[in-house]
Amino acid sequence: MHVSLLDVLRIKMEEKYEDGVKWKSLEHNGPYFPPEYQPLPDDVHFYYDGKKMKLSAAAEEVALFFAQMLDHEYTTKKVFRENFFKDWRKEMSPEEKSVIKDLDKCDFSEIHAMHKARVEARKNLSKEEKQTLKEANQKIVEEFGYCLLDHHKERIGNFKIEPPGLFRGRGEHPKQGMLKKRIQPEEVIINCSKDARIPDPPPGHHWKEVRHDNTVTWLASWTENIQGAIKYIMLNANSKLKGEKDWEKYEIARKLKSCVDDIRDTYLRDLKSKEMVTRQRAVALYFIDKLALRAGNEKEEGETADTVGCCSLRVEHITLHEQLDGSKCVVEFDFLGKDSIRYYNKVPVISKVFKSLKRFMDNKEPGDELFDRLNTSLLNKHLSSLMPGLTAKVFRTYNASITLQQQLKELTNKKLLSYNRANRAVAILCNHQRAPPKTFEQSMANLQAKVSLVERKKAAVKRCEEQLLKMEVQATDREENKQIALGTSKLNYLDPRISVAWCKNMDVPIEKIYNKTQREKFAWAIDMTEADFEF
DNA sequence: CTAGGAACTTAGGACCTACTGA
DNA sequence: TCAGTAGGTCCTAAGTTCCTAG
Repeated sequence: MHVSLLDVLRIKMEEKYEDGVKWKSLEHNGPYFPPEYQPLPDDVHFYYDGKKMKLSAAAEEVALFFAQMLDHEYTTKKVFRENFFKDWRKEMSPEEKSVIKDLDKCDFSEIHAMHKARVEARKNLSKEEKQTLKEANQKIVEEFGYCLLDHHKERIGNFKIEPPGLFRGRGEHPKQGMLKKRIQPEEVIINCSKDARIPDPPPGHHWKEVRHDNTVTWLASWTENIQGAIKYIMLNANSKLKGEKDWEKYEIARKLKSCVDDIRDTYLRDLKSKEMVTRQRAVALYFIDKLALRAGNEKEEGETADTVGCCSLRVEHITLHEQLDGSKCVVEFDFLGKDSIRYYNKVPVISKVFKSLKRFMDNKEPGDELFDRLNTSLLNKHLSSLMPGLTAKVFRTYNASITLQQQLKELTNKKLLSYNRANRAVAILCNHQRAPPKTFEQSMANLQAKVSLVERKKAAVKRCEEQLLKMEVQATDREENKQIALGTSKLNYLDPRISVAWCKNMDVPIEKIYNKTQREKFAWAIDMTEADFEF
């Protein structure tokens, strides 16, 4: 009987718990709430239209949020200011509301100066004061930062309720500047096991609900007021639960490795389909596979910044070039992706893809969807029929990891610059001998003499050279890294076992590759990986 | 099917700290 | 000794995916 990796996975998970159950027992102390608002000292004033004005606590708190951000460029943005002012007015008393009608007439400068002074003062605290502060923080971590999951003590990822403030968002976010409200215990749902001690709400308060749902991994949740999204308190990445999930993710990506050729054949064949949906799906898949684009869910207009992924690409985001820079069939991409990060790329594609794209763009406006018959759910449904567990994002994981493995193999060859040593080893093995040259003894002695003469200067030169080399490497590294964030891929896409195996093979200490946090997160991989691991 | 909700992963930026090189 | 930087941590926004109700 053939047992696939995924079957093994499923068996392993089932072994633990039946269907969807994530834990048997869960106990914790609830979330940590940010401190109450402290009103401004009496000598710090807000002015409206040049006149001193004492604000109510609620309005003052929001004014402080704005004053704190005054050095940031976005407090000058129209959308930000309008959203802020609208929300601020909601916090004002009727009297305040009747007076404060124009943000331009508001003078926050004293509040701003006070804030800057506070930041400065914090920076200038003595060593002892800083230590005291640190210990106080440590105390909070000890009390709220851990939970007991199936009787194992685990670190919680984000045990703090998000403090109130002004929403920024990324890119041209239509909701920037809106007030992100303070969360009360009455809005928080606690999740723990039935037999666990229910965490105490802050004095005088109660929880919204205490539930005992062991099919989810979160410990507490609340609904945030900007997008109406639910926020969760969950475990740290170094926890068993998260680690197993991570391992599972990479196993699915490895499974893709075994069938990616078939899948590629399939979508290349689908490019010729008479069905429009199928052709669009094939082109989208081609992009996702070749360019590691994200799936691209549709988003509600006006709720978020205008960003796209593969399925939500619009005609305006690509330009077709029959001929560009000596290549045929070039697609020029220019769009804002996740976090409003620009994706710009010129890619030669196969002619079938190129022709299909032309068709998709026929009779469309720039603002129209490129893949008008396609969405992520259709795409993922198709993918899961090709391989269980396969979704669009698996391609990113797979392509990232396989690329690392290939690159490491190539670099490895170069690194074994001791080609000559290898050659010699082979020669010894094969007994390829020769008689020592007659002049060997003398020439060696000569050399030795010269060596001791030049030694000193050489050492100096060597030091300089080493410095130079180091600087050159640094410069290259920095230049290449200018716009590249290595952390994200390391943390989310690269199967850690590739790196662990490489370290073992190359005799590189794992600390050179992973910092403490990363070692904790990837503890599962460090433990289980042999040098011969193949992704 | 479609929309919206829920749960979870992925992501960049702010801030903090330890190190380094002048 | 001190400023500047690199790297780590924290924070939470912004994605993906799955599920459910109509």
